[in-house]
Amino acid sequence: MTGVSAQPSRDAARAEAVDDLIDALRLFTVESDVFVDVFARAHGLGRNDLNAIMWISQGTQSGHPITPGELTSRLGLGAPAITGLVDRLENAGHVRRERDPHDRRKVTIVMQPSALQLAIDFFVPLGRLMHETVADIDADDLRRLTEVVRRMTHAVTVARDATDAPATPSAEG
Amino acid sequence: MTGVSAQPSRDAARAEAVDDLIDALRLFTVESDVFVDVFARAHGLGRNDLNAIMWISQGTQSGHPITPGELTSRLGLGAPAITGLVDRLENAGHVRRERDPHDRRKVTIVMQPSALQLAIDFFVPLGRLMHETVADIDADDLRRLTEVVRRMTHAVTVARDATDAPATPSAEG
DNA sequence: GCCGAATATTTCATTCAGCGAAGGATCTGT
DNA sequence: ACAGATCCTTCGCTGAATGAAATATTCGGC
Repeated sequence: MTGVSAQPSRDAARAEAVDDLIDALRLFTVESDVFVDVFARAHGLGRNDLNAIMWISQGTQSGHPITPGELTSRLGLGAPAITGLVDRLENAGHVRRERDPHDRRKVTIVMQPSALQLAIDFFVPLGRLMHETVADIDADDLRRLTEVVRRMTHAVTVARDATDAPATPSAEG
Repeated sequence: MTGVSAQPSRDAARAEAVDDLIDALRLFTVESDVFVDVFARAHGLGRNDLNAIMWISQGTQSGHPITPGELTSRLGLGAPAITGLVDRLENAGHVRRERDPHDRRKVTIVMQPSALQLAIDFFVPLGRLMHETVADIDADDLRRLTEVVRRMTHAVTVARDATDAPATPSAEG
């Protein structure tokens, strides 16, 4: 299937390099997950609450405020969980609900300053550490890595969709 | 720390490259987190249960079986949560408790075949997708990128420890 | 060899996030 | 205006994680 079978050791070496990269990314994900949890807990929030703030922040700053329904698919939770989540954030003063004037069924979630501050507190120290960590890496290498990570992210979403709906080849609609 | 201040645009470009990389890694983490949750739920487990299986798998295969106490720090949960977690996995037949003969206070957690199968089901399809995704990337590039990801992981753990224990200046030697 | 401190895991009662089912409000098509 | 679909919320419940206390085992002093 490889097309060229005259270089087995080279293929094997590349496969091992890919496996190492996958393992490194997996470890990064696990450690990041723990970090998010620790940070969220230190600020009286849950893991999903903090991730929700990230999405809400991105939505607000891009001029396209997010709705509970979108959060539902972003976080992979059920609708009632999102209601409770937004209740918690609103109760803590981090966000505010607003009715969409065009579609009064929909609710837009707008960030409050404290949520922005929370996002800053989360990102800035970690970002500084990361910048220092790769200070000696060539910029082109960094760009190549970014591209690879984006592709890997795409692979994850594909695998997730395949797991989420494994037995719906063409119907379901 | 830059030493050279005569190339501001080059520094700015590199900083932007780093920021892009950080953003890509963040998105990768978020999507991976959702994927883990979806996969775990599809197999009747929770997020932490699956992550625990990963650590237990690694411990068992490295000939150094993990203990509940180690899982406590690996997953960032409390000790009682680990007891319940191992209870669930043991009840589902995925792991088995064994007392450490040298230190009979300790309990070692050993994998059962079903847990190995679960880990395989999780990794193999995703791994195949990822291998295909980076099929056109040079092996040397991949190795350099892996090193960067490992450093980033280290940065995350440092940031986590700083958040976890922000007021212990002289302790941990 | 025995007693008390320290370590590792478990049990107990409680809290809280998330799910499924049902409900209320609003938009769309006719 | 009415029926159906869509979006969000409320209600009752399951289950995972927590802090405090209990149990079992090892280590140090005498």
